[in-house]
Amino acid sequence: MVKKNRFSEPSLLILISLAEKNRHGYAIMEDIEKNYDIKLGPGTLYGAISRLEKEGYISVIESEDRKKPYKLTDEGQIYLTDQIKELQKVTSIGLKRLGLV
Amino acid sequence: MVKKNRFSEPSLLILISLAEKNRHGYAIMEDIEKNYDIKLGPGTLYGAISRLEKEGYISVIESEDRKKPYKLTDEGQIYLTDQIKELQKVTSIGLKRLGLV
DNA sequence: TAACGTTATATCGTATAACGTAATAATAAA
DNA sequence: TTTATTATTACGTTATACGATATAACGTTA
Repeated sequence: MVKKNRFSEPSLLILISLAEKNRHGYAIMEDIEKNYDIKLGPGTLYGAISRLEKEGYISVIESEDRKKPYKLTDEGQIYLTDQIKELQKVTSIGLKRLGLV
Repeated sequence: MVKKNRFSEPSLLILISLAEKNRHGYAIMEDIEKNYDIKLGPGTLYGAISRLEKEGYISVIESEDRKKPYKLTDEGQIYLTDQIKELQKVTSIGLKRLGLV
């Protein structure tokens, strides 16, 4: 397996993508690639999506065609907010300790 | 498995701990617990430590007693800085999309 | 318009590394 | 002598990486 040397936590990136607006899987993938230059393979992407759905953080919206758009649930929004705050605490302490602030 | 609802990326937290000063495993654990209220089990902690050592991001310092203090290598410092910057990008976009900025 | 290639969209399977949990051990301290 | 400190090891579970497959839709060109 190839070790990825950059940060990548697919589920977090997916939630952030859906925080902007409702999107189907493929559109989420494009959004993430465009914003962070991180390319999620289909297995990684849809695997993370289905776990997030199972946990109730995102849910499917009905649609006519074969696209399956998702939206962030209220629970997902709360969860994401917590995650990001925690992460900001971590990075803030990190920067201090690195002497970059 | 118990799903942890908080962010936890042991290796990142360990690197940040060592960015402040050299520490042995147990002291790293205490530092992390004190700062983020995240308690790493020994398997998680020492597993992550040995991976970080193998990748050259941290290294052991000689010591007389049974403690094994580690220090952040130059490579580890660069790596950590990158990670944190990437994470800050992610959280910053996340906050914007959540409407929290 | 028919044929063809390409992009869009999703599912599934497998391998492995990270993580969680716990058992064990040994020394130091209270 | 009981508790805290410090580390190692093993095992099970899960997330992720990677890739194969499938089909629909679209665009281009013969």
